[in-house]
Amino acid sequence: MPALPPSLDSFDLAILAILQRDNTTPQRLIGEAVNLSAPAVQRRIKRMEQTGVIAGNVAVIEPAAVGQPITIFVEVELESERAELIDAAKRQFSGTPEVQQCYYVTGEADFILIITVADMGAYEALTRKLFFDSNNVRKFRTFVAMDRVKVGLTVPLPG
Amino acid sequence: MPALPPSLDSFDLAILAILQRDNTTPQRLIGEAVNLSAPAVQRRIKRMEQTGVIAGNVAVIEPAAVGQPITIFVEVELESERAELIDAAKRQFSGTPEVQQCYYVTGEADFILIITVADMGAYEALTRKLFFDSNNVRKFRTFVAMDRVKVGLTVPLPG
DNA sequence: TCCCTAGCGAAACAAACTTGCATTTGGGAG
DNA sequence: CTCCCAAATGCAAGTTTGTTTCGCTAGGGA
Repeated sequence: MPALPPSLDSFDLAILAILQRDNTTPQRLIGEAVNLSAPAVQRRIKRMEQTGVIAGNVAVIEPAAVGQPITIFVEVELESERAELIDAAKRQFSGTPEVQQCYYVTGEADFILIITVADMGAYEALTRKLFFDSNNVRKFRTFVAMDRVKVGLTVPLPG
Repeated sequence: MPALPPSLDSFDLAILAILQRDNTTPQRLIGEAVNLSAPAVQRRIKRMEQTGVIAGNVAVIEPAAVGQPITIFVEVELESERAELIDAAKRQFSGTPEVQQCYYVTGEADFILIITVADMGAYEALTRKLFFDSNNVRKFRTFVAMDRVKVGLTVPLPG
């Protein structure tokens, strides 16, 4: 639960820039980089975590190293866009582990999915489960990633 | 530089499952969860970082909290697919901070981009810079995200 | 059988995080 | 203009966590 409109100053932004690159950086080093004491840095981080500016702290795993070398994009178009069916789709996609990311979009498609699988057989099985067994998917277009050129959740920061 | 073929056992996978959800979890707690001592956990984490299984440790920032509330997908189709021009495109996309993710794909498009911007004006300016000023973009299709249903870099783990 | 490597746990150690407290700073209200 | 309050800081403990050391225990070859 984000608390309130958090207003970030240049210290906060500088701290975020460091943390979204490497959140194991000691507060002491962050402090030196932004000209603040370690406790001050720590209090700001804590506040940003509580207000939801920092949504999480995670290790990034190389998919290929854990047997999921294939990344696939799917544009999904639904038959019906009734709110109830949209929500059902959101829930199903969210609950599927292979669906790494899911966005509800405007334009010629309704959803865009980023999927991680071990091989094309696994993808084929997944399409059956997600799209053919659903009675609400009109069509879907598949793009297989040949190169994950740039991957991350890094956000451009002002300043 | 990934060292060598790292073979992960069930301990490693259990540790990864925890870290990709919250990498601030103390090693002591991880140890309790997987039935290992804290030093053993720490050695395994270190090894996976050195071999590239763990690609990074990052804080996830809420884009809306830092003035980048709009997420946009772009399918980019190039005029020419000469290797040299592909590489040039990869470099330009990678070097653009607003391009959060960039994938080189098969199918009806050559690239898929995920872009983060403050408003549609910023997106319009970015399209000019990335697509119109480039002489190698045949066309591009834009999808604006209305809902970031599921966002992350979480990978499904075997076991 | 012997040795050798890899991995473990317990404990000692070092580093980082966290908290309490006094101080400073920047605004309003009187 | 002065006073007072709220917010944020730095410093210095105190606590937790991370890291290293060490001796031990398998598990494989030679």
